Amino acid sequence: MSPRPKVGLELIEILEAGAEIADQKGIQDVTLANLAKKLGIRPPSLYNHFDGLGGLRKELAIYGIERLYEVLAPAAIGVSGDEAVMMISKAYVNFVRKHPGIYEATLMAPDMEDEEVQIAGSKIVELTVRVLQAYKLEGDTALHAVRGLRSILHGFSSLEKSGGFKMALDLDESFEMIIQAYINGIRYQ
Amino acid sequence: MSPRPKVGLELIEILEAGAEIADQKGIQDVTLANLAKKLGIRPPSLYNHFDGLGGLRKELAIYGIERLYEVLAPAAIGVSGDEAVMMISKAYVNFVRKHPGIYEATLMAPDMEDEEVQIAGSKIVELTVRVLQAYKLEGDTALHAVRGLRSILHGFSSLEKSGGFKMALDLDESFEMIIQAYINGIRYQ
DNA sequence: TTGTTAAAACTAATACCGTTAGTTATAATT
DNA sequence: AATTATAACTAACGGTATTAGTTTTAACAA
Repeated sequence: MSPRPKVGLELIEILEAGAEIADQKGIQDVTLANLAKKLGIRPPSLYNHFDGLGGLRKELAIYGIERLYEVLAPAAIGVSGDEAVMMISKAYVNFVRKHPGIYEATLMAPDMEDEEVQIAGSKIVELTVRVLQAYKLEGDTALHAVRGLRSILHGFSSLEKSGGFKMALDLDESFEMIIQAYINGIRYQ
Repeated sequence: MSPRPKVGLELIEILEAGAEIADQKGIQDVTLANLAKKLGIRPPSLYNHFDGLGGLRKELAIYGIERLYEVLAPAAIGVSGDEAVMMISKAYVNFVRKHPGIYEATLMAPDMEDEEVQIAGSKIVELTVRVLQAYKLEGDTALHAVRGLRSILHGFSSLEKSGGFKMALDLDESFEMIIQAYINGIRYQ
């Protein structure tokens, strides 16, 4: 009633292999064929672990969101206010710089409304809400502010990743200035 | 020395057909097979107009950036300062809401460093620079500020499009508050 | 008017992908 | 030692982009 396979792959190993392909060669190279080759099995065998390519994308999205959360959470420890916002913001862009493929996978779930995906994402939202509580925003303002920070972080990261910022201008300087401007704007909302 | 084909498709017609597929069924349905079917020709015939799927993506990206610029440019006419920033910002998100597929195509060029793609995008950057000149930002600050506004616009739009904002909270209210906060933050930079 | 030429269509074939169906081997439990 | 559930496998199908080679079309030149 509790069997064992020839190879006995665990889902986490598969996701780590997929994440490695994504970071090294880009998310478009995360195919069932490439993944199976890396794992030393045949493509159809992967269907024992998830429901096809769509299923893989969903699992990989959750995996990526959790990895991102693990980086963000410690960044906000022991600091508060502007400093806390700046710390998690820098942690966010550094994660995308280090793991562009995993971050891309984060946004490639077939259905972002999926409950498991939402649950993983809500942890990041809640973390951001806590960090922004220092500004004592009233009512829905705090939630709007969270959306704003997420927009900046995601927008900056993905534009940087895809080469959207062409000009010879220091990216870290841009980022710090942008975050600081947004913080200042929120405080006097 | 100047021939004519049976059908005589022009590149612009092909791109419009591709844009229609992208907006109606999603960018993943913009395949050479679907595009050829819609145009009433065979897939290999498309190679007479662009260099394969990669070439189509590049052309479609430029097409999309130009359509976006055409919407942004008039939005900033006759207004200045905060109002101008708010106008082009709203024009941006409304474009993405109306043409999600075309906007997605904007970011799917195989090489964002490509000169033609860069030229198309630089027009939007220059437009934004002009709008932000009202704030008399000194030195590189203006360029950093442009990056910030682009980050917000792109981040908000793509998160909204992909269902990243789950909570039952008015999206337009969020957007206006975010832009206003950023503007305020920039002014007192 | 006729012949040439270049563009843009076509057919045929290949390789790769995801997917399904059905089968086999493994290893823990009974 | 027999059972059983898991996870591997092979084989086959349909869809995809792509290449090679061919044919049709229509403008230009003679």
